[in-house]
Amino acid sequence: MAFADTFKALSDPVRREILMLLRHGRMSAGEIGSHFDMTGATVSYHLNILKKAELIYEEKEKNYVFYSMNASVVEEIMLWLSELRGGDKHEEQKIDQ
Amino acid sequence: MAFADTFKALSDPVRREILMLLRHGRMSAGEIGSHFDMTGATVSYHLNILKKAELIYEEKEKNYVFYSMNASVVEEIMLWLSELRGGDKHEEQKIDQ
DNA sequence: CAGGTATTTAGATAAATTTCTAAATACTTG
DNA sequence: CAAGTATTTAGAAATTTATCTAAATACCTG
Repeated sequence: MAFADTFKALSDPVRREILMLLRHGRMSAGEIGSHFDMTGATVSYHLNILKKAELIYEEKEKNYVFYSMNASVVEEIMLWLSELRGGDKHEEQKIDQ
Repeated sequence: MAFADTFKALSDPVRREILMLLRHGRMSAGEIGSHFDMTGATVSYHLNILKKAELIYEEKEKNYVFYSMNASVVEEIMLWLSELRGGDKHEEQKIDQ
């Protein structure tokens, strides 16, 4: 999916919290949901947005779906922000003063 | 304004493009608007969102309003993304393999 | 296969977002 | 001060987003 979808996906606090939950490893849809005060259907909706943005991926096992973070897309966003902040990403370290 | 507003502000393509325009220096509201196919009122709406997110600031001069980027808030977002990607921001450089 | 658990899909609704037009501000300059 | 230029504000409309309930899938296990 497109770059723009990644930003859109990151714009919601629930989705950012989901990513934070996945920081240290995969988690089933149900376990992710148990961290929020909303229905499983709504959590599934958010997971789908993160998945389409390729910020997470899923692995089906038994009757569970496990989700994991995809760090490489996070890198892309950081790259865009680097460009914004300082111009070229290969720029020399900027010395203050 | 809050951190969450920054992500929200970055989620719109028009606003990201405005930031890119401001990368190399300030620009008046009118000049920013001339880069888009939308009314000045709509551009003003987007500028306001960026301003509330503290991604830009304004300087009024004569009957112009000049906008500039605020790089420090971009840094904050990058920090959040670093945490997401790798855990602690002071983590050692990760060696592949 | 029947019943149970986990998750997603569909459809509806409320709220938020983006955009426009028209009007209002604000400042400048003759 | 009057007229002009630049920008913002207000109000309305269209679209998108986030959420719920209910139903559908999917898979597992006795």
